[in-house]
Amino acid sequence: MTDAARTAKPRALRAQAEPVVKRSRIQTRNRRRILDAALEVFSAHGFRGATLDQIAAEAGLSKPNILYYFDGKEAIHVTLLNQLMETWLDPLEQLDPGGEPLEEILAYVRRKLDMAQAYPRESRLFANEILQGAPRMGPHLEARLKPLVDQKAALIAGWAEAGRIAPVDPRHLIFSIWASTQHYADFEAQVNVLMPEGGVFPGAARYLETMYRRLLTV
Amino acid sequence: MTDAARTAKPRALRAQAEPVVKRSRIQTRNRRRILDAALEVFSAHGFRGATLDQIAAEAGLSKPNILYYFDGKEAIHVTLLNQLMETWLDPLEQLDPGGEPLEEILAYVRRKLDMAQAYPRESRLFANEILQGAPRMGPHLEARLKPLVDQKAALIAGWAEAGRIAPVDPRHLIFSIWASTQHYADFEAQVNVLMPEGGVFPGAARYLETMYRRLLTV
DNA sequence: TTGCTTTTTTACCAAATGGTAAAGCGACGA
DNA sequence: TCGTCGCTTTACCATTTGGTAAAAAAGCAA
Repeated sequence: MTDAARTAKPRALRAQAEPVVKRSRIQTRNRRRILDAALEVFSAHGFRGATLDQIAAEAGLSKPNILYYFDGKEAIHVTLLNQLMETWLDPLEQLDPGGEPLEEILAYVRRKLDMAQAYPRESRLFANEILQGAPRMGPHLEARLKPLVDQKAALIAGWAEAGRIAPVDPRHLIFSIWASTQHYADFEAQVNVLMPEGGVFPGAARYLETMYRRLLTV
Repeated sequence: MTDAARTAKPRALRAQAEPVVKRSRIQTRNRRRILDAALEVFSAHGFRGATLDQIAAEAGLSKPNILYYFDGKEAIHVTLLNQLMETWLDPLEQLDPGGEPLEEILAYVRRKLDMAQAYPRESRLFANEILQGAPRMGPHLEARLKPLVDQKAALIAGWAEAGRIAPVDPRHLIFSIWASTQHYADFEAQVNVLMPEGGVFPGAARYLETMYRRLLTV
């Protein structure tokens, strides 16, 4: 793993909106196993394409045992999505109003690309959910993502108005950063066909740095 | 690749690898209905998430009747994917070696964004397939997409070497164009949360034109 | 050890799903 | 009118799948 990828490590994943529950050592271990297995399977096949039997096999537990720890397939998926949302928001949250605008945005691009490299399964889980209309995440997007994007879009707009970066629509800028970084995780199967030589990320990092530098330099 | 192929006009969309079959009026009509219904359902739920019953309901036909026209669920999906591949390649095929480099690439971006707007279901069908590792499309990507991308990447690299556009990695440029345009179709559910005011495409077109112009202008 | 709680397994089940067999229907030529 | 060919429906079926009940086993405090 590269240095860059390591710096992308977000804060500890933590389920939110779940009441404080004391968990035994066994519970902690098995819940983690199940969630990890579920991430593997859901990200590869989507919600409906994944089966509890697959998750159970991957986790090394029996199906009824899995249902002892989670209330059902949907509960596993929702737990995963809730944890993911925090991880996903993190790089944008770090965009610092006090920093140098161009470098701040380039650092954000780098963090997003690092996440695509370090957490491709998470990226695909998210992509699957949004692709299908965000049936289990719509409210969450509204409540957590939208306020953050509104805030950071205003920050970027301020930088542009002050002439510290070239004028751009901040929201479309954010979309293009998400799209062009997550693409390497979400469309990995295609990227691998078109760039068979291993290690596409260093080239991607150089390209994206160039693109956003040329876009934003005044 | 021949010059003829490079400058060839977009051919009519046509399922390939299918033997020439005479089809009655009813067959033509019902096959079209089924494929349209399947596009709707597959693009919204993915392959495994879609059911024949849903497709049948959407098409206004009974399930056995659908299986009279296609050999099974998978055959419908494959037919759809094969047709889609031609549509998807078309905008890139139109990239003209004889044109003005910057304008050619900007026109390509515009065509891709127009496709995302006009054919969001097709975009999502494709995204679903790639996300899940292109299980039914891998060979097709290798055989049809890769040669085209290799050819066009060489063309763009030539433009850059000749100093007619700023230097860029052509493959990453193509990836970023795909990602940033298809994003508006594939992540529509998210975009709609973050930009509720109707009509995101005009703004997207302006943003992308600006971005790629600044990236590529010498 | 004893007795209690937590965890895991065994044996199921009902619904959903992809698919099939065969009868029914409708148009059309002889 | 009859037969035939192409299309559609009815009635099924085997598997898969999410989920449950309850017994068995494993921890664990005393």
